[in-house]
Amino acid sequence: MPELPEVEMVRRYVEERCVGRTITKVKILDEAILDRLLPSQFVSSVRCRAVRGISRHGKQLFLDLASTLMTVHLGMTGDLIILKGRKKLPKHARAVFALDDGTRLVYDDPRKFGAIGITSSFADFAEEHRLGPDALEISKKEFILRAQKSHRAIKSVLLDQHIVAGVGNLYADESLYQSRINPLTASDDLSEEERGRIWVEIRHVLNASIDVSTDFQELPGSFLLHSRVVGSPCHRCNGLLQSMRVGGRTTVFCPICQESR
DNA sequence: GAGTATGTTATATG
DNA sequence: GCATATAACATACT
Repeated sequence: MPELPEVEMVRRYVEERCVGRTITKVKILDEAILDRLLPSQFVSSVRCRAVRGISRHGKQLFLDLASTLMTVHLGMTGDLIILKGRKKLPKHARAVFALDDGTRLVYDDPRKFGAIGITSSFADFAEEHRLGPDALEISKKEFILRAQKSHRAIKSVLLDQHIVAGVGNLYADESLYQSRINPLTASDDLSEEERGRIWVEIRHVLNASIDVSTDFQELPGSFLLHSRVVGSPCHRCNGLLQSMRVGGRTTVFCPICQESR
């Protein structure tokens, strides 16, 4: 499911349906998704609490339960869905929160890479996980500065949540494609102009995806995400899209307009 | 069966 | 200790 735009869609979905509701019952179906705490500890800190709001930082969600924050990370395959009435749970439901309007908020996650937990404040959580600034909040100046501090491939830098939070594999590729920069370029070898261009494209790409509710088919053909298929023609030149491994992740790019150096 | 998957982090290495 | 690279986690799908 989730990079920043997908997580933002989930945030809006939950905000619309759960804010103002009270959690009446909690059922943990698989305690492996709890972030270093026992089901009993978790349940006692969220049960009977009203949901005051939901915020997002990078790919991380925070449900404001007044005296505590419930943290939700969707991992690779996590999702939050609201069930009305007696509908049956999805196959990989890991936690169920009954709400006072009769609906149920369900955390579903086949691969169980996600995590649910509690924290006292966003600052504590960000500190503990050393999260960088949110990709849509970070200033151009700050991004340029942070990206200059690493000698790693720029692709790996974009994926590093400690540097900037929210960009994942697909949007990193898209941002570099739009910037016409080779993913292997050492981050500190990029000019200030190039790093600035990447900052612009990250915002452009994330916002464009949110604008189409992360339906890639709705993105213009000039987006890699519209048809991210190796061997298909680059929208800008005669090149054919290629893939390679960067930092252990599959990376799709155009070898012509994202020439290496 | 092999390979791959929108993520994070513990562990290894230099 | 630091920066970086890689393995591991669990499941589904091609």
